[in-house]
Amino acid sequence: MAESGSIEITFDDGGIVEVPAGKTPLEALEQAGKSAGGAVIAEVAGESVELNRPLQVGGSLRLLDFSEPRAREAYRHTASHVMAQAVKRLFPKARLAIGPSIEDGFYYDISLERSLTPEDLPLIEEEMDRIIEADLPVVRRELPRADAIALFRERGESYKVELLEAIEEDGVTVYEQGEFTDLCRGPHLASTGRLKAFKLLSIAGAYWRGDEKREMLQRIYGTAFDSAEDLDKHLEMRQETERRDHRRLGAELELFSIREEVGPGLVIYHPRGAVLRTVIEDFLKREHARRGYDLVISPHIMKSDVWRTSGHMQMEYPMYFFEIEGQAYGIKPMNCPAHIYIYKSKTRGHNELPIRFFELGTVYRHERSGVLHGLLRVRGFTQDDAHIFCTMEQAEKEINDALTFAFEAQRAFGFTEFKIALSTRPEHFVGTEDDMERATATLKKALEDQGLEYFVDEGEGVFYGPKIDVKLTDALGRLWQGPTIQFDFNLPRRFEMTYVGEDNREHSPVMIHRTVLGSIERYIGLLIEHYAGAFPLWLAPVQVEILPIADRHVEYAEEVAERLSGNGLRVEVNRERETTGNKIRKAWRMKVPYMVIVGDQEVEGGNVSVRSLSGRDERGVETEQFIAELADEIASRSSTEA
RNA sequence: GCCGGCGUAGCUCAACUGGUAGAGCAGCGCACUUGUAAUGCGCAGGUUGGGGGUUCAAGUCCCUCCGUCGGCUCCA
Repeated sequence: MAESGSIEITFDDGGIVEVPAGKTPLEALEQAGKSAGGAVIAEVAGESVELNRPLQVGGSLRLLDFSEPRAREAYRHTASHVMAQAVKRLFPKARLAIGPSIEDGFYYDISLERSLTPEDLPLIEEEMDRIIEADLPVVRRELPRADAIALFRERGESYKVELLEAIEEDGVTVYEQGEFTDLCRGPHLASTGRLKAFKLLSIAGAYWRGDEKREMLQRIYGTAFDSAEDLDKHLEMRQETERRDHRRLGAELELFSIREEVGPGLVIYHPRGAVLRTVIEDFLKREHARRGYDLVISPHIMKSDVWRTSGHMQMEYPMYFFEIEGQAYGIKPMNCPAHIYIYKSKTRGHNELPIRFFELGTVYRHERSGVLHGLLRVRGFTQDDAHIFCTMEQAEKEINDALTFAFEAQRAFGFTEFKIALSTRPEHFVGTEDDMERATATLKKALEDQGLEYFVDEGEGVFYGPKIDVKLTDALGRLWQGPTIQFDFNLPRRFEMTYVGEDNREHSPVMIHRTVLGSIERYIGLLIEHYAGAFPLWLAPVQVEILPIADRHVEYAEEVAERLSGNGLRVEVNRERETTGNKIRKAWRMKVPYMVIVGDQEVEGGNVSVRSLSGRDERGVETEQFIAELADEIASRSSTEA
């Protein structure tokens, strides 16, 4: 036991040191003859603290370096303070709002008299360099809330005052570095000089507290790393993301276009994109049929009464409405009502359940102009939409099967890493609490039966029912919205759906919405970025391009092409009078998986020379052999069984 | 919808502080008949996103609308 007035610090290696209370982790380390190394912050008795914070209580001390998420946050949070300080120096009238660290970086929301432009960023960076150069100590100070309010009010920092007024505790902390003071919980780096590498990335608008009714602030995004190499690596990664951008590749690979003349958010599929989409849709139709879904088709427009019944009009869903011969119509934003009308086309008995309707349904939604983004956010898109109508008792098996289906399909497209969220009943909901709880329990049980890891998003379900959301991880480690499975206790009621039970009485069926890919448009965008445009063979719009060496080889090239396409392969012959090198280059740029080169040797030998995107380069391959190999490759990637 | 950037030929980009639009690639034509990531020469292609204004003169300055990009917000 330490004597009063001193505290005991235990290190990772078991070493113990006793220091007077009020000493800092750095001082304790020094006394123990240890170095802080690359530590960003420390953890003492379970609490994250800066290396220069005077300690009042002892405990085990652990150093956290940049590889630890908490340390990374602190590091970037300090970077955000340095940026704010620089902005305040350049624009003394600037008022600061909030400036947290985020995944991969940080930002600060600031209110300024004039708008920042990209040219301002280097100036701010220079000022930040000066602050880092000066190596200002970052000092933590505790003070009563009222004093903090007075302090920030005096400095005209009205946003900080507003934040403080919302804080319940009496005591708050501020961090100071040089002339700069910010309200902050910390922890931080011990001094500004410890920032090694940072970069300001962009400027954007952001509403104060994310509320569009409040004022618009200017947000500066940046990132920081503890070495220049890591920063460079991160910036390269951003460039790689840009290279993979589906909007760019979509145009280069001639997959689709979105044109001002046609309308924002409306996708035009070019031949190659249409092939890709057809392959995906055929796959979906086959898989749904195999799993007991009935394919249905519904019109793109339906009378407004339908949307009144469904509730979409009342909740002011962003739809398109118009009139035909005095009748109000709306373009469908969802496929559910049509499926419900199919259900209601005759009296349903319990022996018929479960009923599963599947549709590749194209829907239109009036998205606000600012949110449109390539294929990922559009105004017209096609969902692989299905609705399952069953009894509560059957729901468990249905959910299980739907989950299995979703994961098998995702694996077929090359995704193997998932993050699953179970969203539970929100505060306001329709239906009975009992139904809601049973549905949630059913979802939970299905996830657990399948041994799937998931996290619970408490209260994040939709008002009409709980749901499972699956997020996919792509080749760059980014997360994308994937399959969803949701209960719906709202629509069966609104549309007065029933079935006749064993007891010969009418009951209300359970309705489950579920998608496997979500939106086909978005999914194609995801596939493009995931594969950087180099699709697996089964998805590639053109699978083989045949390159004759000279004109006299075209005839043979076409014979080969015919044999390949006769075996179901998608083939093109390049008849241009170009050098072979240039033909290869063009095929390469279009990311065609296989190039087949034919010249005198091949004509004579009756074979082909094969070159592939994946690096294969082989001459004199027997055509039959080649066809068989491609057939195997296609089968292996498209199979959901294996 | 809101804040800010951007909009020049099919694509990528030039054109000093306002002085009357230019290149590469792609396309077309001619020559070349080619063996593994760009053959050569030539031609054509733009009401500088639309509209309005300032000016002797506007791609360049101002207003407005549209689109687009980065965000906010929202969602498939």
